[in-house]
Amino acid sequence: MTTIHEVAQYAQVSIATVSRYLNDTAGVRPETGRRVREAIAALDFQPNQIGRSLKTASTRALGIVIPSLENPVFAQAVSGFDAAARRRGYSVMMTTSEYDQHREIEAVETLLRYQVDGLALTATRSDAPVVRERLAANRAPYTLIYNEPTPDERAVVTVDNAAAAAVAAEHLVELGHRRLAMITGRLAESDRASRRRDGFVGAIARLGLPAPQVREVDFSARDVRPVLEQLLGTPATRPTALFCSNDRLAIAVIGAANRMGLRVPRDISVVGFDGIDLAREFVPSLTTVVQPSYDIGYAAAKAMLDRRAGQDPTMPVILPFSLRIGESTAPLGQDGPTTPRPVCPPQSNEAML
Amino acid sequence: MTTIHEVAQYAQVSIATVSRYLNDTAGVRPETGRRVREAIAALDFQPNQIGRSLKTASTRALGIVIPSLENPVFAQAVSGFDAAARRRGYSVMMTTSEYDQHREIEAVETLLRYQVDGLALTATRSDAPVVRERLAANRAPYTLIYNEPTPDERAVVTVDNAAAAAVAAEHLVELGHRRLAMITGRLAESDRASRRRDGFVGAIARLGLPAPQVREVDFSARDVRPVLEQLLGTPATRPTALFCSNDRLAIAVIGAANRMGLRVPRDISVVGFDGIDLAREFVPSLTTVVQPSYDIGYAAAKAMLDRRAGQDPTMPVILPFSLRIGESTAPLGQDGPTTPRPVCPPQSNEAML
DNA sequence: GTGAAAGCGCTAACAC
DNA sequence: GTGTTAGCGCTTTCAC
Repeated sequence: MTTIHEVAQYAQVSIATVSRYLNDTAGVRPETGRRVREAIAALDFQPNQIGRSLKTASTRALGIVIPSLENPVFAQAVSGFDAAARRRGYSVMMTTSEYDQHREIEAVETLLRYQVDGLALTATRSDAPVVRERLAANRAPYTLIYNEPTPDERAVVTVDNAAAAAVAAEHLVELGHRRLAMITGRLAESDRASRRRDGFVGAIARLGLPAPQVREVDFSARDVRPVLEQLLGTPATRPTALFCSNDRLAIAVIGAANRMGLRVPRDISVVGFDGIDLAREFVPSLTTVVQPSYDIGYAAAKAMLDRRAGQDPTMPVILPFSLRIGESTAPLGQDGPTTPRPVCPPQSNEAML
Repeated sequence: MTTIHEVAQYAQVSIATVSRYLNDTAGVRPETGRRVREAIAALDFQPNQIGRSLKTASTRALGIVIPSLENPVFAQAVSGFDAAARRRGYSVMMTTSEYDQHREIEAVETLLRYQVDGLALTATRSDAPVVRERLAANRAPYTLIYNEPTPDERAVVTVDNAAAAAVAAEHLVELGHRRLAMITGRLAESDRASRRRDGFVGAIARLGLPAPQVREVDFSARDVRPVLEQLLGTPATRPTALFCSNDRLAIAVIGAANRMGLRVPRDISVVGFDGIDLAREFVPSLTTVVQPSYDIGYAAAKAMLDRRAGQDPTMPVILPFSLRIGESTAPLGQDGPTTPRPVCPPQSNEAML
């Protein structure tokens, strides 16, 4: 590896001058600059960021810990995070926690050992104290993403999950549905899911309708069919519309319904949550609450970088969601759009709230 | 930040002893070890990886550059890469090139500046010399992932794209289709797509059938409808089956077909490439050539880490693909599985080749 | 078994 | 405008 020392030697200057040239601090005489430039080119020199980091106590790297990359929601968030970091000349270290609390702590500690200048994290539950202590004790700014803001927590970028779930409920009720139900991932493992449940149940109560049944399924459940059969088993209490705590679940539910001989939305309406891209292309296209995942990642990186620059005090950032109306919901007793479907792009259905 | 120095002071030992304790090199007397352990706990000390890296010339970090995280294929590869790295105590730095050659080079240079101990990259085209030079000039091992092996390139983890595309062609022909076509992303921007085209066209030629039409679409094409209309416009030459160079495209194509009033597979069969998870849940579920994306990422990290350990010389790693038969393909003139669909899990249709 | 000291590659005072 | 030098946090000889 070529070092700054060799460059200095080749260019017949001191290493300080090379450093000044590289960082554009203090004036380097044009002629000297040229010699340094030639030396760098000749030796194919790239400054060692490790040496630089040790001295400056800044790695110009940001860390991000998410539950999983297999969920497009988080992949998109990382995408936005990377874009925002890159824009300001930062790099990103990333790892996944696999929805495991131990792994989550371990991941945070690892990234902190690498001296990242900021750290974004989707905690299993934002009220779990362990991780937050680790984070708070550290010099680096951190931001919780997707997590529910807690009263004492000011560093968080998310959407209002309760309000968003309420909108899903209202949409279904407007379509005439009265018996609703929710299928959700494990509530204990996700404060987001809990809040969505609360918002959904609360909205239905406010509308004076009977409380919805809520069914938890394992997050990785490949087969939601048993849950669905149980839910739809009793004709008297059979729901006519389902709210799913995320899009993957909603898609799995529609698939299972199909295999059970049910048609969506004719026999049952389904609403998802997340707004993943592919859900648009589904048949039927999914009605879903869209959260701006790319923006969440982007805002998290931006917030931490701004904070470093000492701009303003930390505040929770609550990003807007929207309801994207697709073909998986229809008025009670109707079969939704007929085939062939409308030609208009589904985007135009998007309603900003 | 607490340093090793403070720990040493607190424990009344030298920093060398603390270092020995941390790295478990040389024997530290149990009693001394206890004091150090207490000091570490009391001060909440975490070793600074930057200092460590500078001294040892190893960051214990791996880098990965992929075109985009929005494509589940690459997200899964990163997931596997992260898992393999983590297993051996390595961390990962990640960034995306957004299918841009300049950005690709920049990304590689950035990660190299961070002194990553290995670098995985999906190059736009593996035969583009620029990046490979950069990589070859460096001390760190690298691996191309997804890219087509070139004669002189030994560090690559991928599948046999040509053979895989041929299997797609054979599947369609077996079903009785004779007029085939392919819709692909920009060939100039992806050596994978080029190879798949070659494999598809070649297989059809070998089978003695008329050459398929091949249409390129922009990678980000939200609307493939015009292409589809053009392709299906002439009844005499109208293909009865389509091969798409990736699953997202295939899904978009099925969506567009639906909106045009066509039914898949009744009116036209569609085969994808990639094997993304959600494609299973689609209605109709997608017939697709599955590449083991997680394994590709995993193998890439593992290969570089093994190589560091000086095990064996670099060899191209060609991972097996498989054809997953879904509901989007059917015998010519038939409407595929009837509704309701079979109850058996789609996994059981998977044929290992 | 433990300590003293050199030095990894770089930046930033401080001299001149 | 440029050189000299100290030192960031750590590991690793080399002594003892």
